[in-house]
Amino acid sequence: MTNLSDHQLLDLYPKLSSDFFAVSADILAPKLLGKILVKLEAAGVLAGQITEVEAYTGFNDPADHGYRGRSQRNQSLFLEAGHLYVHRIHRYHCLDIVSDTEGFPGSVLIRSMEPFVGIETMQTRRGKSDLAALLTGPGKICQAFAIDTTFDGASICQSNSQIFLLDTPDIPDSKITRSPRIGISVAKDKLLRYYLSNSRFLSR
DNA sequence: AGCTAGATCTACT
DNA sequence: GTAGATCTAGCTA
Repeated sequence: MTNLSDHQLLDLYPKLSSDFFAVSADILAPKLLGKILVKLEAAGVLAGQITEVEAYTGFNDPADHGYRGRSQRNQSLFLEAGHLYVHRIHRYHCLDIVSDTEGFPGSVLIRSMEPFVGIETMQTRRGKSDLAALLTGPGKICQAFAIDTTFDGASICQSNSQIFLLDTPDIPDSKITRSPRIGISVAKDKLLRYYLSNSRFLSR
Protein backbone atom coordinates (compact mmCIF):
# COMPACT_ATOMS: atom_id res chain seq x y z
CA MET A 1 0.00 0.00 0.00
CA THR A 2 2.88 2.36 0.65
CA ASN A 3 3.84 2.29 -3.03
CA LEU A 4 0.36 3.14 -4.21
CA SER A 5 0.28 6.45 -6.08
CA ASP A 6 -2.15 9.20 -5.12
CA HIS A 7 -4.03 8.71 -8.36
CA GLN A 8 -4.47 4.96 -7.85
CA LEU A 9 -5.65 5.39 -4.28
CA LEU A 10 -8.29 7.97 -5.13
CA ASP A 11 -9.60 5.92 -8.07
CA LEU A 12 -9.72 2.67 -6.13
CA TYR A 13 -12.48 3.53 -3.67
CA PRO A 14 -15.55 5.78 -3.78
CA LYS A 15 -15.96 8.72 -1.43
CA LEU A 16 -18.25 8.04 1.54
CA SER A 17 -21.49 10.04 1.37
CA SER A 18 -23.51 11.66 4.14
CA ASP A 19 -26.00 8.81 4.68
CA PHE A 20 -23.10 6.62 5.85
CA PHE A 21 -22.51 8.98 8.78
CA ALA A 22 -26.17 9.56 9.70
CA VAL A 23 -26.35 6.84 12.38
CA SER A 24 -25.63 6.92 16.10
CA ALA A 25 -21.98 7.44 17.05
CA ASP A 26 -21.57 4.02 18.67
CA ILE A 27 -22.75 2.38 15.44
CA LEU A 28 -20.66 4.61 13.20
CA ALA A 29 -17.43 4.29 15.19
CA PRO A 30 -16.53 0.65 14.34
CA LYS A 31 -17.63 1.20 10.72
CA LEU A 32 -14.99 3.93 10.39
CA LEU A 33 -12.18 1.52 11.22
CA GLY A 34 -10.22 0.65 8.08
CA LYS A 35 -11.61 3.63 6.13
CA ILE A 36 -9.09 5.99 4.52
CA LEU A 37 -8.98 9.67 5.47
CA VAL A 38 -7.78 11.89 2.62
CA LYS A 39 -6.79 15.55 2.62
CA LEU A 40 -6.07 17.38 -0.63
CA GLU A 41 -3.41 20.08 -0.32
CA ALA A 42 -1.84 22.30 -2.96
CA ALA A 43 1.46 20.48 -2.46
CA GLY A 44 -0.05 16.99 -2.67
CA VAL A 45 -2.27 14.38 -1.10
CA LEU A 46 -2.25 13.15 2.49
CA ALA A 47 -3.92 9.86 3.37
CA GLY A 48 -4.07 7.35 6.19
CA GLN A 49 -6.15 4.38 7.31
CA ILE A 50 -8.19 4.76 10.49
CA THR A 51 -7.09 2.28 13.19
CA GLU A 52 -8.63 3.68 16.39
CA VAL A 53 -11.75 5.75 17.16
CA GLU A 54 -13.97 6.80 20.05
CA ALA A 55 -17.74 7.39 20.01
CA TYR A 56 -19.32 10.36 21.83
CA THR A 57 -23.04 9.77 22.02
CA GLY A 58 -24.50 13.26 22.38
CA PHE A 59 -27.09 14.01 25.05
CA ASN A 60 -26.69 10.47 26.43
CA ASP A 61 -23.02 10.99 27.17
CA PRO A 62 -21.60 13.32 29.88
CA ALA A 63 -18.20 13.14 28.15
CA ASP A 64 -19.63 14.56 24.91
CA HIS A 65 -18.83 18.23 24.29
CA GLY A 66 -22.44 18.82 23.28
CA TYR A 67 -23.94 17.18 26.38
CA ARG A 68 -24.85 20.52 27.99
CA GLY A 69 -26.20 22.04 24.81
CA ARG A 70 -24.98 24.24 22.04
CA SER A 71 -22.17 26.75 22.59
CA GLN A 72 -19.66 28.72 20.58
CA ARG A 73 -17.08 25.94 20.65
CA ASN A 74 -19.30 22.97 19.91
CA GLN A 75 -21.84 24.32 17.41
CA SER A 76 -20.57 22.19 14.52
CA LEU A 77 -21.46 19.07 16.55
CA PHE A 78 -25.08 20.07 15.93
CA LEU A 79 -24.71 20.11 12.14
CA GLU A 80 -25.99 17.22 10.05
CA ALA A 81 -23.88 14.08 9.76
CA GLY A 82 -20.76 14.21 7.59
CA HIS A 83 -19.31 17.46 8.91
CA LEU A 84 -16.13 17.94 10.91
CA TYR A 85 -15.90 19.05 14.53
CA VAL A 86 -12.39 20.36 15.27
CA HIS A 87 -11.52 21.66 18.72
CA ARG A 88 -8.35 22.65 20.52
CA ILE A 89 -7.02 20.82 23.56
CA HIS A 90 -3.87 22.23 25.20
CA ARG A 91 -1.44 22.84 22.31
CA TYR A 92 -3.18 20.49 19.88
CA HIS A 93 -6.38 19.91 17.94
CA CYS A 94 -8.77 16.95 17.82
CA LEU A 95 -10.80 15.81 14.81
CA ASP A 96 -14.33 14.38 15.04
CA ILE A 97 -16.74 13.20 12.36
CA VAL A 98 -20.27 14.40 13.17
CA SER A 99 -22.86 11.57 13.27
CA ASP A 100 -26.60 11.26 13.90
CA THR A 101 -29.07 13.92 12.76
CA GLU A 102 -28.93 17.71 12.67
CA GLY A 103 -29.47 19.05 16.19
CA PHE A 104 -28.13 15.93 17.96
CA PRO A 105 -24.45 16.32 18.98
CA GLY A 106 -23.09 12.80 18.41
CA SER A 107 -19.66 12.31 16.87
CA VAL A 108 -16.71 9.97 16.42
CA LEU A 109 -13.20 11.05 17.44
CA ILE A 110 -10.43 9.84 15.13
CA ARG A 111 -7.69 8.72 17.52
CA SER A 112 -5.13 6.86 15.39
CA MET A 113 -4.26 6.09 11.80
CA GLU A 114 -1.70 4.24 9.73
CA PRO A 115 0.07 6.67 7.36
CA PHE A 116 -0.35 5.83 3.64
CA VAL A 117 0.33 8.86 1.42
CA GLY A 118 2.27 12.07 2.08
CA ILE A 119 4.47 10.49 4.73
CA GLU A 120 7.34 12.95 4.24
CA THR A 121 5.05 15.91 4.87
CA MET A 122 3.70 14.22 7.99
CA GLN A 123 7.23 13.54 9.24
CA THR A 124 8.24 17.16 8.74
CA ARG A 125 5.17 18.54 10.51
CA ARG A 126 5.49 16.07 13.37
CA GLY A 127 9.25 16.37 13.74
CA LYS A 128 9.41 12.58 13.94
CA SER A 129 10.35 9.94 11.38
CA ASP A 130 9.11 6.76 13.05
CA LEU A 131 5.89 5.78 11.25
CA ALA A 132 4.32 4.55 14.47
CA ALA A 133 4.82 8.02 15.99
CA LEU A 134 3.16 10.00 13.19
CA LEU A 135 -0.60 9.48 13.62
CA THR A 136 -1.08 7.53 16.89
CA GLY A 137 -3.08 10.12 18.82
CA PRO A 138 -5.73 12.72 17.96
CA GLY A 139 -3.36 15.67 18.40
CA LYS A 140 -0.73 13.98 16.25
CA ILE A 141 -3.19 13.40 13.41
CA CYS A 142 -4.20 17.06 13.31
CA GLN A 143 -0.58 18.20 13.45
CA ALA A 144 0.49 15.86 10.62
CA PHE A 145 -2.53 16.77 8.46
CA ALA A 146 -2.40 20.48 9.38
CA ILE A 147 -6.00 20.40 10.57
CA ASP A 148 -7.00 23.28 12.82
CA THR A 149 -10.20 25.11 13.71
CA THR A 150 -10.46 26.58 10.20
CA PHE A 151 -11.79 23.11 9.31
CA ASP A 152 -14.35 23.16 12.12
CA GLY A 153 -17.79 22.74 10.51
CA ALA A 154 -16.42 21.73 7.08
CA SER A 155 -18.29 19.07 5.11
CA ILE A 156 -16.53 15.85 4.11
CA CYS A 157 -19.31 14.87 1.68
CA GLN A 158 -19.22 17.64 -0.94
CA SER A 159 -17.62 17.13 -4.36
CA ASN A 160 -15.21 19.97 -3.54
CA SER A 161 -14.41 18.85 0.03
CA GLN A 162 -10.73 19.15 0.86
CA ILE A 163 -11.05 16.39 3.45
CA PHE A 164 -13.07 13.21 2.87
CA LEU A 165 -13.17 9.47 3.53
CA LEU A 166 -12.77 6.56 1.10
CA ASP A 167 -15.12 3.59 1.40
CA THR A 168 -12.91 0.55 1.89
CA PRO A 169 -14.43 -2.86 2.76
CA ASP A 170 -15.86 -3.20 6.29
CA ILE A 171 -13.69 -4.73 9.00
CA PRO A 172 -15.21 -7.88 10.57
CA ASP A 173 -16.18 -7.60 14.26
CA SER A 174 -13.73 -10.37 15.09
CA LYS A 175 -10.83 -7.99 14.34
CA ILE A 176 -12.18 -5.11 16.46
CA THR A 177 -11.55 -4.57 20.19
CA ARG A 178 -13.70 -2.33 22.46
CA SER A 179 -12.34 -0.59 25.53
CA PRO A 180 -12.98 2.42 27.77
CA ARG A 181 -12.18 5.81 26.25
CA ILE A 182 -8.88 7.56 26.95
CA GLY A 183 -8.21 10.91 28.59
CA ILE A 184 -11.71 11.74 29.85
CA SER A 185 -12.80 12.44 33.43
CA VAL A 186 -16.43 11.31 33.27
CA ALA A 187 -18.25 8.24 31.90
CA LYS A 188 -14.97 6.33 32.01
CA ASP A 189 -16.79 3.00 32.24
CA LYS A 190 -18.43 3.10 28.80
CA LEU A 191 -16.79 0.85 26.19
CA LEU A 192 -16.82 3.40 23.37
CA ARG A 193 -13.23 3.14 22.14
CA TYR A 194 -12.81 0.82 19.15
CA TYR A 195 -9.56 -0.25 17.53
CA LEU A 196 -8.13 -2.77 15.08
CA SER A 197 -6.96 -5.54 17.41
CA ASN A 198 -3.76 -6.38 15.57
CA SER A 199 -2.72 -2.87 14.49
CA ARG A 200 0.62 -1.45 15.56
CA PHE A 201 -0.70 2.07 14.92
CA LEU A 202 -2.53 2.75 18.19
CA SER A 203 -2.29 5.43 20.88
CA ARG A 204 -0.85 4.61 24.33
C1' DA B 1 -11.75 40.77 34.03
C1' DG B 2 -9.80 36.93 35.99
C1' DC B 3 -9.72 31.80 36.75
C1' DT B 4 -9.84 27.01 35.57
C1' DA B 5 -9.92 22.69 33.31
C1' DG B 6 -9.14 20.14 29.40
C1' DA B 7 -11.29 14.05 24.20
C1' DT B 8 -2.80 16.05 24.46
C1' DC B 9 2.03 15.36 23.87
C1' DT B 10 6.89 15.27 25.03
C1' DA B 11 10.71 14.58 27.70
C1' DC B 12 12.30 13.35 31.35
C1' DT B 13 13.27 9.68 35.69
C1' DG C 1 4.70 7.06 35.60
C1' DT C 2 4.59 12.07 35.94
C1' DA C 3 5.51 17.09 35.30
C1' DG C 4 5.20 20.94 32.40
C1' DA C 5 4.10 23.40 28.06
C1' DT C 6 0.38 26.23 26.30
C1' DC C 7 -4.27 28.44 24.98
C1' DT C 8 -8.97 29.28 24.86
C1' DA C 9 -13.94 28.51 25.85
C1' DG C 10 -16.84 28.74 29.53
C1' DC C 11 -17.73 29.96 33.98
C1' DT C 12 -17.91 32.96 38.07
C1' DA C 13 -18.28 37.87 39.66
